[in-house]
This record gives sequence, C-alpha cells and structure tokens, in this order.
Amino acid sequence: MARERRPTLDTVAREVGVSRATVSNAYNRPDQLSASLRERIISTAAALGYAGPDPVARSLAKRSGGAVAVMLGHRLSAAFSDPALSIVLDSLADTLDVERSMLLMPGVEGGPRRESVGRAHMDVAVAYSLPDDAAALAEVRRRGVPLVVVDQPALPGSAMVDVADRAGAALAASHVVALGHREVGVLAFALSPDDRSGPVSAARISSSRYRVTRERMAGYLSVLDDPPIWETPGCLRDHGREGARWLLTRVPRPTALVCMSDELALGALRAAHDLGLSVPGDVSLVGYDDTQAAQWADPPLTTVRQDLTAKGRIAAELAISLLDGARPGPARTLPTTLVERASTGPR
Amino acid sequence: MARERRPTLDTVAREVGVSRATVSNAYNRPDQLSASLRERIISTAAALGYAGPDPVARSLAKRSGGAVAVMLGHRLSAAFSDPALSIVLDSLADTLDVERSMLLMPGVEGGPRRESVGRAHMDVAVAYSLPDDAAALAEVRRRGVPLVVVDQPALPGSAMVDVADRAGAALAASHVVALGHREVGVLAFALSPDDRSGPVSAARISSSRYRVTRERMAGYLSVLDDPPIWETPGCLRDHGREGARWLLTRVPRPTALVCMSDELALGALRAAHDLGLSVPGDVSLVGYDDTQAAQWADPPLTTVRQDLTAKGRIAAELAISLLDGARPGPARTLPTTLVERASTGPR
DNA sequence: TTGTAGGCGTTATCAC
DNA sequence: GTGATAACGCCTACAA
Repeated sequence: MARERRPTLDTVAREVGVSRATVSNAYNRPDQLSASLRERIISTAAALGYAGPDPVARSLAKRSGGAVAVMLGHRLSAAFSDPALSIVLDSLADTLDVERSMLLMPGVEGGPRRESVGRAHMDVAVAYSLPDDAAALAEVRRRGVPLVVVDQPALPGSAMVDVADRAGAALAASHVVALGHREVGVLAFALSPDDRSGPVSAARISSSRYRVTRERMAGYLSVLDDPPIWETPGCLRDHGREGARWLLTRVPRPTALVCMSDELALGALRAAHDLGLSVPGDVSLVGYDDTQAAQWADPPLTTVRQDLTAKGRIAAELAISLLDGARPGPARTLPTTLVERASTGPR
Repeated sequence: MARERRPTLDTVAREVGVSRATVSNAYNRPDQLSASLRERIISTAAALGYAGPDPVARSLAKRSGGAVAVMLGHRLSAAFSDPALSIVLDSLADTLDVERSMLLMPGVEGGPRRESVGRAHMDVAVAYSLPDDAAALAEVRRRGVPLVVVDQPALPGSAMVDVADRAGAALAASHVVALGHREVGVLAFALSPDDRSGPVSAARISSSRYRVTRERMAGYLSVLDDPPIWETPGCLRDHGREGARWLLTRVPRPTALVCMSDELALGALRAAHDLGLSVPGDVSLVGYDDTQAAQWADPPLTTVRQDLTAKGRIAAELAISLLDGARPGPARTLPTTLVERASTGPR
C-alpha cells in the first residue's frame, strides 16, 4: 500500500525502446530473444530499479498464484502448540515444492472465517480437522478452489487423507481392558467448537462436530461400557491435567485412562503425581499420536501411533496433484498401531 | 490452474443489466446503491455461481493483498519443531488481524530462495533469524517491500525487534561461575548455515553469520575463559544430547553446561543421565528461552527467559504499522532475565 | 527475433 | 444511484 509508484514492465520497455512483450520474454522466456538484447533489458531494468514482474499481476494473467492455503480448525496458535499438528504441518511444508508457499489461515471458533477465505490468494486448500459444518469449507467450494481434507469427512470433489482413528482408539481401550482394568476413564478432545469443558453426556457425543473426536470416541466406546468422560477445550497439557484430576477423583476411581492425545496423557501423568498416584501402579495411562514427548516421558507413554509425517506428506502430494489438474481419487487411509511402553500395567 | 472459466463481475453485470461498477459496489460499498438492486445483484450472482470478487484481481486493482510473509532462516520444519520459534509465530499470528493471512516462506540453506520471494504475494515481510547475508533480504528490499527484522541486524529502512541476548547469555554464564563452577562447556546453535556440527574454533565464531548465535556466544565468552564449545546443526533435543555427550566426556569434565536453548539443555539432561551423571549434583545445566518444557523438566531447568510472546506480538504490530504507511522507528529491545530453578547448583 | 492487440477481473473517478 | 472509461501490471497468441 505505501509502496510508492515503481517502474513497470512498460517503463523498462520504453526506456530500452522495445515492446512490453519483449521485456516480459526477457524474464520468462530467455530463448525467445537474443542474448544481447536480453542483457540490455535486464541491465537497464536494474538501473531503473525494476524488480521483475509483479507477482500479483503475473498471477492474474496466468490465473495461478502458487500458494497452498492450510485451514485449521483451531486458532492458528494450535498449529504451533500442538506437537502432533506441528509434525503434520512440518511434513506438509517440507513436501511442498520450494516454489509454493504455505498460507496459514487464521482459524477462530470453528475454522477460518468465510471472509478470510474469500480474500486469500490460494490455488488449493488443505482443510485440517475443521468442524463438519465449517463456513470455510463452503466458501472454498463456492470459489471452486481444489480441496484436500485431512481428518475430516470427505466432500464431493475433494481429495482426502484419513486415519484409522476408530480402530486406533479401540486398540487403546482393548489394551487396558486386556490388562484387567474395569474402571476406565476417557480424556477427550473438544466435541464441538464451543470451548466447553467438563463431563460429557451421551447427547453431546452423538452431536459431535469433529470427525476425529467422534471416531476416537466411537473406538473407545466400542470396548468400554459407559465410562466417565471428560471433554477438554484444547489439546494442552494443562487441560489434560485438569480433566484427569476430575476423572481420578471419581468413586470408584478409574484404574486406567485413555487419552485422545499424548499431550493430554502427559497432563494426566502430572495430575496423577499431584494426587500421589503412581503410574502405572495405581493408574495406567494410554496416549495417542506417539509424539516425541511420549517417548521422553517418565514413564514412557503407551500410546496409539499414527504416521503423522506420512499424513502431512500425503496431504501435500494430493494438493500438488490437484493443482496439476488431477481428479481426486479415493481416500488414502493411514493405519494406527499400539505402542506398548511403561505407562500401562496390569490392574 | 485447472479452475475452469468461472463467471466474473462482468457476467453478473450483464445478466442483471447493470454496469460492472455497480456490481462491484454491491460487494464493496453497499451504501452506494439501493438495497433492492443490491439484493437483485447478489441473488443472481448466487444463481450464476459467482463467488464474489476475485482476490487476485482485487489486489492488483487496489495494489495491496493482505498477506504478511514470514521468512525463516531454517527449513520451514523448524517453525514447528522448535518450541521457542513456535511461541513467537503463535503470538505473531494471533496479533495479525483476521484479515491478514500469514505466508510462511520455505527456507532452505540460509533462508527463502530469492526466487520464492520474487513470486510471493506479500505486502510486508517479517524476517526471523536469517543469516546476515541472506539473498531473501536483498530481494525484499529490491522489491520495495516493507520489512521487519527479528533477531537480525537492522537494515536501513526496516523496523526491528531485538532481544538483549548478549546480556542474557552473560547472565547464564555468570550464574554458574558464581556457583563456583570453573569448567564450563557451551552448547551452541549453528554459527553458519552449513549444517556443520562439532567442536568450534575461534575463527569460526568470529565469522558467524547468525546474529543470535553471535550475541549469545559473545555473552558467554564475556564471562568464560576459552570454554569447550560444541556447535549443533539444529535446535533439536537429539542435537543437544549428542553435543553434551561430547562435552561431558572431555577431561577435565565440565561441571556446568550453558546451552543456547531449552531444547538443547533437555538433550543435555538426557545425555547426563546416559552417562550416569546427576543434575545438578555432577553437572549443572542452564537453558535459554524458558519454554514450557523447561518448567516441566525433571529437574526443572534454570534458564534465561525472554518474552517470546511479546517478540511475536511486537513483530506483528510493526508489520501492521508499516503496512499502514508508518516510517520504521528505532529498534524495540526486549529484556532477558535469569530464572533459577533446580538444574543448577554449587560446584 | 520482435511487435501488436487483446485479455485477466477488479477498482476508482467522474460524469450523468 | 448508476454508468462509462481508464487504470492496475502482466501474459500470450499471432502477426510481422
């Protein structure tokens, strides 16, 4: 905006005494003109302070920009606070060609605002764990922007990368049940984008608007019978700590907790210590994701592993292929496995 | 690119039987036309599948886009792997108006590639810890894009947010010296963007190309006399672990380590355990940043605290003010303080 | 090898 | 209130 009037293609063309087309060619198709002319053009451009073709104008003319928009379900903050999400984004960014930049869309209360999506210069969008009815999704489709969804219900015409979350959660629950635990608590993600936290009712579960939460919950409930459940507003350790404090003071006290992320489980670990409970002696803990923190924990966390790196990489690959005009294929589903470490033990 | 030809302002105008200007007004200046006409325009637009003004064309016409480009000195990965950087970006993103998106520029070997910078749709750039001679910086200036630098030498015409890093490092070193330690090792960041790791020579220190590393090193060396120094290629725990293993097997063995980040210090903590050394009994550890992990560590880390949140917020505020046409003022310098916890003790 | 002409989709300035 | 008309800065057949 405050950028003063700068020289344009036309300025250079006039100065050199050639047409704009020739100057454009000097930058985009060096083989279309003599080396000497090109030389002359580039040098007078430099003398004039012309910095090369304007990116926005170029995009308008070519009808393509180069940015991959990543739309998140939570505040942009979460991208950096949540290790699991970080790994996915990391891998996604790594996979994108160096030519394509990553446009991080600020998400508030259920995803990026419709208006933000409308204004963004994006060639393709990657939606990560938005609520099912996010306005951003509708807007992206309205705009006709190719879409990749991750951890979300597939949309007609969109590419999808999915994770076997229900099976993964079932693995976690089965594991503790197999160890003899009968009183098992559940530490869950947000069910809806309303920042509520506390014990959860069945009604609220059935109306959940996040696919991941829904799937993992379904996995747990396929094994556990009416367990106490605490819903956290976010994925921070302190949230886990708070929820676990509630769960571990129920009567009868749960002897095992299954948690929807490693961060929540680490918070639960802290809560157990707060309460003087030993892990896994008094209470067994199972996380989800298998982030680095799970391995570094004391005791190291039993957890459900998903390949977060592959998740990000595949999302990027799908985005690039859509950009290249490919039709979206069937969903790519990544497996989950149980990693047994020291935070779980027999009842 | 594969986006098929979609209806434009003109399509709608023709359909409704008004001029393009009026349709434009319907979207941008509702008060410039009758409610009924606007109504009619919007509804036929919807019927036609027109999604509203094209963002790129709009930007061209208005000469402003809305994206804040964040250029990082390391691979984009670092943005998500390094907690300290995460906090800064988090805060930066939070501060940006919801209208402005954040364009993360992939950095390879010393920052984003000149070409990437040339193609990106950016209104203002924030450079974070790039090497002094990064090509991206030159390109940004050539383009006449307003610039905010963070943890980097000021450039003429750029706004700057700075941290008292030299003083902070000196605090860390003084602290362990005051505790009686004489053999103190240094665990340092990369001095240059060449991915080298290992013991460091004086020559390499004097030719360092990262301001932050240089400043912190200067702070340590203002207190310590020719300490053993290990340079890591990145800021990951494993890097710290590797370096500390080397440092802690020197003869005489250091009784204290000062580290350029909490992550490195946590890696050192692990290395100490590996070697059967107790902290702080056998070796004292000082980190840098005061991230959450430092508090959660066992023992909690003594560290140099900087206000990472303020750093990101101020960077964003400066970027916005430049966007609004403000002239860059003098650098904003943030203080550093020592936080004493349990990882340091008397010799 | 170089130039011409016609887009790309909006916004802004004035008249009417 | 509404409508011409001229930018905005570049790309790309196609003609020369």
